[in-house]
Amino acid sequence: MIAKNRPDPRLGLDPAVLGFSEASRGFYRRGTETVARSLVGAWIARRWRGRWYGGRIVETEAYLGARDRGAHSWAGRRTARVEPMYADGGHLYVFLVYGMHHCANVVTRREGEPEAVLLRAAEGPEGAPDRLMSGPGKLCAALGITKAESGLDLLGRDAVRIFTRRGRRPALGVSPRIGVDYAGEAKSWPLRFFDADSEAVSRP
DNA sequence: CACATGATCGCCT
DNA sequence: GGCGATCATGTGG
Repeated sequence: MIAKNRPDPRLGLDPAVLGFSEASRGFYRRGTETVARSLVGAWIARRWRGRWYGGRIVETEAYLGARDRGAHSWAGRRTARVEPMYADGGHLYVFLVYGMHHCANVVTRREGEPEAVLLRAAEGPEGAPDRLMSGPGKLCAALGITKAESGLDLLGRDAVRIFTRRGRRPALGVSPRIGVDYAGEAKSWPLRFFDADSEAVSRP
């Protein structure tokens, strides 16, 4: 039996090889929409048993805290599950949906400002299946990210990190968010961002 | 291709 | 007690 938090071996690659370097605290403390845009093209990496696994992020969604009916922190909701959203920018918030899939978020802004960016899709290194991470649940499954990783500091010595790279930025597509039909006005807010040229973007 | 459905359970009401 | 920041599979046109 394969451990649930074991990354897919086909995603093994050290991001330094590709010229990526670790994002700073300041990167995450910016406005949530800005961070969501900047994360398209960044590298999400998982350290497991001394090796790196990861992929290039191709789709994100911004969740704007208390004023956003689509966010778990809507109207200031603050429960044990959502608590990591209230941490300083650069922490990880992971939750379980539909009783079986995990979703990973990058917390933005400052401590006490519960906003975050959902990582919806990524493409793996050369040789990995095209659509292995083409959705938030699949991304977590492939990297072995579960609730056990919720609350981790992306800048600490913890096992999940994000790397960025200078240079050409992907052409961005923008749309309303997926799966928030219940969110009233916020349902139509254009807060989903994706690499317009990637095959690994989710298709609902 | 466009729906429709079942799986499965923690979280919030 | 209801339902969700999802996914894979099945049906029918």
